Amino acid sequence: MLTIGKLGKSAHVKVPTIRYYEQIGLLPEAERSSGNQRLYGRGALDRLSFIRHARELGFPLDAIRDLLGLSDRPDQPCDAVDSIAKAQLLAVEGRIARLLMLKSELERMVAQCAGGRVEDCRVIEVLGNHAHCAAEHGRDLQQVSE
Amino acid sequence: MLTIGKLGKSAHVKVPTIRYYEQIGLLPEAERSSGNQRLYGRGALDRLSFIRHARELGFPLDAIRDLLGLSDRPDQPCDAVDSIAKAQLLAVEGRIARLLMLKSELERMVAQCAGGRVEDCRVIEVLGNHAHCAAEHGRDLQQVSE
DNA sequence: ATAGTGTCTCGAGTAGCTAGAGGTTCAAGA
DNA sequence: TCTTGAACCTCTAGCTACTCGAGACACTAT
Repeated sequence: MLTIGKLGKSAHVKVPTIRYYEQIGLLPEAERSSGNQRLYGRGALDRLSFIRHARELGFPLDAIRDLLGLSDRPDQPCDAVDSIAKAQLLAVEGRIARLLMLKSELERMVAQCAGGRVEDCRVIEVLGNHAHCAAEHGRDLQQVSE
Repeated sequence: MLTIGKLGKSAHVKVPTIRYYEQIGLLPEAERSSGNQRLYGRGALDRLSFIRHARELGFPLDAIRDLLGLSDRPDQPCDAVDSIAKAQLLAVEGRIARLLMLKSELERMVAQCAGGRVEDCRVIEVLGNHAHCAAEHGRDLQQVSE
């Protein structure tokens, strides 16, 4: 049996994060030692590693919750799993597309800066006036997290 | 003078967001009408449009606060402005690089799914075992928000 | 025995808003 | 003039996915 610290080290997840996952029901409540400390078995390590890996790939916790639920029913068809992964792929592609636009706009902006005074600064100028932009880099301020 | 609603429409910013910006000191406290409603002049519209545009380009509010402070001192050298913009460009490039890795990993994952049962699902398998991955798609779970 | 590290719970803080409750003000139509 | 409905006000809480701190208890090594 592992303590929470060892489990964290094994799965490369910080201790408070593990407690957080338990709190929101992503991990089941852990067994406790006589001194009330959490104890974990092999299953918990697998599950936590799964979560960690999915997080690395940018899956939101809700999607991970669904994936975990599905992986607990091995005899079901895997369409649902597939569509979650595809949705994540689409989301990632969308973010990339948007960031590429931002990148080129920022490059243009930075390249135009001649290094003079703020008064003549192209960066400030461009930020103040959308009309300077090459493209419509997003009318929407979407919340795009990693 | 504009009411908060008209200001919001003009700058494409939602009303609660404007109040939020005032609350965190990004916008100065607005004048009030006799009935205690906020009133804005031309300057406020410029400033809010600046903020909105910078947000579209992914600048965090703290950076925008700095940019606004700098744009209020037109006779200073614009090095600081330039370095904020360059930092933002670097951040965007970093996010793109990371997302491209995620994308290829997700594509591999999705492509391998044969559409059978969860038991044989490559998606679940790959998520459960990092060793299946082509690349190290990030040991770190950075908070990358756009 | 004691020092030092690990663990416990609980609450608050992060970014950047967004939504809701419950109340006031304003502009336009009857 | 009255009334309706939209827009406005303040305040609080919620969202994601954690992260940190306080103050107290547990465990390990010397």
